[in-house]
Amino acid sequence: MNQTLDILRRNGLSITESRREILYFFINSDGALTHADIENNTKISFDRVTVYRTLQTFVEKGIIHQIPTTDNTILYALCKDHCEAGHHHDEHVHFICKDCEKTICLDEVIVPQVKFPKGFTALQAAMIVNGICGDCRQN
Amino acid sequence: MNQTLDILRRNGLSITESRREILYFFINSDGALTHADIENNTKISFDRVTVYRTLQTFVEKGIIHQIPTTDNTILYALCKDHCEAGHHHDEHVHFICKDCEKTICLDEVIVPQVKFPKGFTALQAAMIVNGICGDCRQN
DNA sequence: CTATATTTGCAATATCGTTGCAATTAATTG
DNA sequence: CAATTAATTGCAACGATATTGCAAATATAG
Repeated sequence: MNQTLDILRRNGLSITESRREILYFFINSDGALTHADIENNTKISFDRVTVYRTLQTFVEKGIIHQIPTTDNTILYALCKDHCEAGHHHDEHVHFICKDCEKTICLDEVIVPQVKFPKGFTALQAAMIVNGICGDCRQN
Repeated sequence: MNQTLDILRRNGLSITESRREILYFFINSDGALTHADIENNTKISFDRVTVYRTLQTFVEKGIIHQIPTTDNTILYALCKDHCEAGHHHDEHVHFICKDCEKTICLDEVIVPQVKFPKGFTALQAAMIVNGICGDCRQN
């Protein structure tokens, strides 16, 4: 519980119930979360709008990051230490399990560099992989 | 125009106005398209629902593929020859230009292989890159 | 050309995301 | 610690997006 407060303070955010609760929920979840996950599963119930705004604030501060997906869901996951406000460094691969449907940040697996055609300048790269995760494989 | 008919026939789809028109629109666009692009810019106007269903059919048949994005827009782009129904092989990198906001399939740039932690089995990999495209660089 | 199967468009409905504004809550200052 | 100020929340309303059932229209097969 101190961890949540620490993160909020370190980012200059005022301590409110929704921020405490939602951040706590992220810390205690293993996969990535959708807006709906948060709206339905936090102990205290918050207004949709509050959830949206809280997520937005966290993204801006570099506390969480968005994960690209093909269906039209927006996924959010905790950033690791070296993310700063505005500048994300979440250049790790995201793994989506077809079985359990969890989205997992593979923090150890870095998105590799690739060569681009003449003229193209790359700024950010994301990689999403579909497959079966370790937990589901064993069943 | 024959090209559209060919593609539809080859995939065992009946030839209808919406399929012809929407597929033709894809063939004559350079970037990826959203549902809205199609609904607003085809010469003939189709019902929203028809556009949704046509896109869904094309994805199922492997004629077009979806592109992951961070904002919640769904992007569609033509698949290259070797896509089969159900099994997509669009393992190329997608480039999103921050200036013109076009999404371009870099067919020549293949998504590189990466090593995964023990237990993970990868089936499909996608890579999305943000940056400035060749056309915008020159301005 | 007719019968059958497929596809389309409309209507209704559900979900998703955003904005303005008043009420509440957190932080600041004396 | 009380009072002021600043920030955040929830509500209401709205617009955009997506899905489903069903009847009418269209395509294909014979």
